Amino acid sequence: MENTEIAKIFYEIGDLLEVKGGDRFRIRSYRNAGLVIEGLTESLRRLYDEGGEDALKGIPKIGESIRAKIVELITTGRCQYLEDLLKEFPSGMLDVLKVSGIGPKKAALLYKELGIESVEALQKAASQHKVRGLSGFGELSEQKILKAISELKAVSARFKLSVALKYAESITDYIKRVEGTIDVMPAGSLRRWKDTIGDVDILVTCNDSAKVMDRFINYPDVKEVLSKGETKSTVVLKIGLQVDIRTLDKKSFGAALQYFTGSKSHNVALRDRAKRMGLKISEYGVFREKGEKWLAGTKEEDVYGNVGLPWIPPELRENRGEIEAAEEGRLPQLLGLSDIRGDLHVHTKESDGTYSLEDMVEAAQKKGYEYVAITNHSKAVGVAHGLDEKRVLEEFKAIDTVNAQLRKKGDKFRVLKGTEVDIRADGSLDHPEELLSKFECVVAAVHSSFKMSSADMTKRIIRAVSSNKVHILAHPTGRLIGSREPYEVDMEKVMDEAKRCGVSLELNSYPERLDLNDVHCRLAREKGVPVAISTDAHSIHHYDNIVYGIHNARRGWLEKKDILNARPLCELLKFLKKS
DNA sequence: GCCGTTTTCGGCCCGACTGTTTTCAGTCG
Repeated sequence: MENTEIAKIFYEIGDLLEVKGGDRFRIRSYRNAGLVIEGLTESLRRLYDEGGEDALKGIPKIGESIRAKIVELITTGRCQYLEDLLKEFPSGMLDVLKVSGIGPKKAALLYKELGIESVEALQKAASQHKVRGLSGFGELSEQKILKAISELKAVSARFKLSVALKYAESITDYIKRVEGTIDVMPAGSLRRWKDTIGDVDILVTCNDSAKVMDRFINYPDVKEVLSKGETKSTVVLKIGLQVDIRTLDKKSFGAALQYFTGSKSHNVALRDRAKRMGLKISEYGVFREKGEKWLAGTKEEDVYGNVGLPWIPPELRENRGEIEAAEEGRLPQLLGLSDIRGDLHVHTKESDGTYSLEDMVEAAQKKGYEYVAITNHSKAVGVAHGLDEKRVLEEFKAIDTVNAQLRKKGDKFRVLKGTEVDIRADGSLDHPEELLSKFECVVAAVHSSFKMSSADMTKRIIRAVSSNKVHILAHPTGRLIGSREPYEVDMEKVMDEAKRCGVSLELNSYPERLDLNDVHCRLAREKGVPVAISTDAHSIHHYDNIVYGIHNARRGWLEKKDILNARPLCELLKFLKKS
């Protein structure tokens, strides 16, 4: 049982306790525990295996009771407390709660009065007009319930960051055209550069809020208006993405930006801190709790400043220790775009890219890079027209020619001979050893047989990592956001082996991949494994995806020193030199 | 259920919008 699953159990306990009508702070405790567990970089199971229950002590929001439940879950795979709750309320209730507009109170009432214990039962009751008789429900409620159920699946999907970003930019431009608009800015998980986005939050400072609201709900891609108020409105776009807009006074812009950037967990911790200092933070500003005296709120820096903290970059705001780090003056000096000196995972049309070697080199130079590694697929990846030995040697000649031309022009830019060699199911590499030694940059990756047990996959990857031929392990978990789950693999073991063998782990910048994810990046940092932020470019335009990689790395607290391709060429070459 | 610059007891983040009410509870973020 892994962290995500354990966190889910605690969320379920929270939900069921809420339906039952338990103490709301106890409910919050279970949810807080879920939030904390989701954000941990280390596996609870592993901590417990290595150090027993004592190793679980000191994790914030995990006290005696919840710790005991974690141990129970790890050792037995079950949680008696949850099972007891499920005897009182069937598990279908958890689905009923997912219906928009139905919260714990209404779910409990529906169960008590009508015996509704599943979404299907709710749908039936609503269409037979049995719901409108209950107190607090009317005719309109029934219609809303039916609509919410029909949209349950579409709305629950999260969107890729790159998709949400495009809509956010478009809506921002659209709103800016309202006369008297001072500032329009997306906040929320988008501003934190989370890899997937649930909804888009846009903040506006303006002279005429009504005009902004009117224009907003008339944005061409709006499918439905969920709510429209004086300062806040919510719509759903045709693609299913929810967008919230909020108008504010200039005076509150910083406080609102802080508040709506989140995360929820970060904000709870920040407000908790404010409370302890006798202050109150809301989206309108920082106030002295007694007397409601406004202290700050125009600038985000001042919100943090008033609770004794330096400004915290949005990417770090997940309540994963950033507030403590800020307080102690040890926030990381996060990596920036200008720190990147080259790209170490690039394809040309020799395999499955769409541009020539010369085009890809020229485009890399235009990015201001010092080097690029050409890493076409090996022959096992047939669909990608992978290279056999003969074609590899031809490519070497072509690269030599390009490098010679560069030198002739006095250009210090360097093209490295690389490969993205396939890691076969047994962990062997898809090029002969002798050939592998001739590459300057060997990137290895899994492209098939994804459905292995964690033990087998871990063994397979570790064999490749410890082969003494590999420099970089590419897209280490193989996930494709929204379409393919990561394969089962013990990343901690892989990282320990990578550290031992001097192998770097890739952060693949493709918006569909972002693999390593943020938590894994953080783990790599803690273990001292260098990360290569690559684009896996198959076209000259893909180099621009580096921004996704950089922000994802920032979410993992990575600094310039942690990044392989932030090193100048001479130092990179030292790293790539293997015996 | 968790936690401590207000505390081992008594607190625990804050506000907008909606629908069903007739002044507000419930939901959501």
